[in-house]
Amino acid sequence: MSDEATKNFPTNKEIPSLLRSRGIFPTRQRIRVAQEMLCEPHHLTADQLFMAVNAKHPAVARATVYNTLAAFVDAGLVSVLTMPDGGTVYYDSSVHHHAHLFDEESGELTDVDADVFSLAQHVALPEDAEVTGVDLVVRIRRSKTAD
Amino acid sequence: MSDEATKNFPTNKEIPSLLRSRGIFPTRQRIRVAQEMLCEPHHLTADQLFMAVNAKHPAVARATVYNTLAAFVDAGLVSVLTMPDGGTVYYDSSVHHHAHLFDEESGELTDVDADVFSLAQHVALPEDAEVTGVDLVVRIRRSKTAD
DNA sequence: TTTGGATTTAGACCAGATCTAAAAACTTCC
DNA sequence: GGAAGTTTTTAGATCTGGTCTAAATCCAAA
Repeated sequence: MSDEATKNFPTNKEIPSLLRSRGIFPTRQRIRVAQEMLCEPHHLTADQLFMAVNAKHPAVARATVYNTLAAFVDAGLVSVLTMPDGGTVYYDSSVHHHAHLFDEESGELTDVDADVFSLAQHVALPEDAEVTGVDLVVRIRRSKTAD
Repeated sequence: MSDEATKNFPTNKEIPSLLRSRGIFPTRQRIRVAQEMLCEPHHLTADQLFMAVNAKHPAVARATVYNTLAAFVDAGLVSVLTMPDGGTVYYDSSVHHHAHLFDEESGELTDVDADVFSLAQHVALPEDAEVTGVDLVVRIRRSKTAD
C-alpha cells in the first residue's frame, strides 16, 4: 500500500509503447509531453508543463499540451487535482488513489499514500450511494521548527 | 457533532446584526447577498449567487458580489470549496468542518457531517506537520435504483 | 449642508482554457 | 513514388471566470 513500487513510473524509453497500449498514437509531441509529465511524481499546471516541454526550444503548441493532457486523463495516465481554495488545476502523474498534502506556507503539493476509500467509509453516506471516488487534501503547516 | 443545530442558519431578519457582529457594515447590497447566501445550506458559484440576487430586478453589481463574498470568507461566514477535477469554485454557507458528497450524475453537492480532522490522523503525515485544514469530497453515484 | 471616508458600480482588463480553420504529418493504395 | 484521405498539430481568435479601476454614490458626523 505505502509501497513506492505501486507507482512505478515509466522511463523515457517506455513512453511510446505505454501510449500505444492505452490507444494513444505516440506522436513526437505526445511523447515529449508524456516524458515530461509521466516519468516521475509530478503535480504540474498545464502552463508549467507547457513551459517545461518548450524549455529548450519550441516543441509543442499550447493547444496540443491541453489536448494531450485531456487524452491522458481519459486514458487514466494522469489525474486531475485542484486546490480546494485557489482553484488552480494540477495534473498529477500518480493515478492510484491517494491523498494529498498541501503545505500552506510553501505551496508544495505532495502525494501521500492512504486508503482513501476506506476512510470514506467513515462518513455517513446515503443508503444507495456507491462511492466512485474520494478526494482528500490535508493542509499542513510545518513551521514548527521553533514552536 | 452530527447535530443540525450546530449549523443554525440565520433568518433574514438576523442578517444585519450578524454582519455587524462580524465587523461588516450591513449595507443594502451586503444584506441582500447575505440573505441569499447564508440563510440556508447552499453551495453556490459566485455567478449563481449574482443571478439569484438580481433575479427580480437588478440589485447588486457583479464586483460587489465578489467583494462581499471575499469579505464573508474573511469573516468566517462562508467557506470556499472547489471541485477537485473541474476547478469550479463554490461558496458554502456552512463553515464548520465537514465533508462533501458529490453526486456525479446530478452534479449535486451536499454537506455531510464527518470528523474530517480525525480522519486525517489516518494518513501518514510528516513528523513536524500541523494539520490546518482537511478537505474531503466523496464522489458517489446513486443510480443503483435498479442495480 | 458640507466634508470625507467607505461602498458600489460599470465596464475595462487579465489569465486560463478552449475553439477554429488551416497547415502538416502520416497511411493507404495505386 | 505520389495522389487522396485521415489524423494531428498549430497559431491565433475567442470565451469565461474573475479582478481592477476610477468615477459615482452613500452615509455619518460636524
